[in-house]
Amino acid sequence: MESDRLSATFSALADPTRRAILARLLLGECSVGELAQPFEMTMPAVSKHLRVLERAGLIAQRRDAQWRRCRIQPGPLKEVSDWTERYRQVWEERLDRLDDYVQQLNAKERKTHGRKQRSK
Amino acid sequence: MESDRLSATFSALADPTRRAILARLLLGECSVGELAQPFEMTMPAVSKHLRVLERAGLIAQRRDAQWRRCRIQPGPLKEVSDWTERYRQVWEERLDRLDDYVQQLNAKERKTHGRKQRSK
DNA sequence: TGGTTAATTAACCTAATGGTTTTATACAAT
DNA sequence: ATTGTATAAAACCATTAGGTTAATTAACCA
Repeated sequence: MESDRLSATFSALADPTRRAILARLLLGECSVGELAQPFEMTMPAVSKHLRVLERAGLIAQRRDAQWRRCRIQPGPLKEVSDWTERYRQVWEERLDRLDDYVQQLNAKERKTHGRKQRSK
Repeated sequence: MESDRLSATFSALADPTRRAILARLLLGECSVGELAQPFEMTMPAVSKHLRVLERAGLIAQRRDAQWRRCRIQPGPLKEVSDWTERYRQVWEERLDRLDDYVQQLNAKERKTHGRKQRSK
């Protein structure tokens, strides 16, 4: 099992069913039965998915009469966002470099026009 | 195996070794041996982690003489960022509601001062 | 008190993950 | 040509993940 929280979070998010559950919970609190309804799997399977989300801190449950209402929890989502932010430079920088590369190509084209190009 | 790309990405990120590798690659391109050096595991294990990152599109490898240089790739990181953004409201809204709650408590405190409080 | 509804837990199965050791490949250096 | 170095692939193993069915718990209803 995942030792650290961020691993548990990413692991929980690495399943389309669980991401769909989170998307549903974005619309508001919801019972387990309502959450299960769109899926072609048994209740225990959904229940297990909820346990995974809960253990990662992505959702919380409360009892309401015979139902368990689930709601989304902010903490781990924020942590994912923060982690990802540290890589923002990767995709922004990359686009810059693509610009540079295009400009280099253009410059080279002007200088070496008609000369043999270094292959690959 | 993960059907969709986002699942493959989250799954690849759900391991501290692989996240450490990405963090290292943030500093620049790097050979497999250099990547492996900080870890207490065999080269084939690291090689497998690289395969997981590569299949998710998070890194790319190129041959350079006897080495394989790895570099980080922007696409999937951007996708994670975009996915996460749709949940930003969750943690911002939540903080707002915490504000509301605190204000409610204060209001109540003024009104019911000296009365019996609901336990817990 | 007994039955129904909502959900979880237990027990089980199969496939995937993360590691190992051993074998193979590709290039460099001599 | 041979040896060394960098890395991957194959075969294997233990654990985890995601599903199932069957049994259990908890609350409401009558």
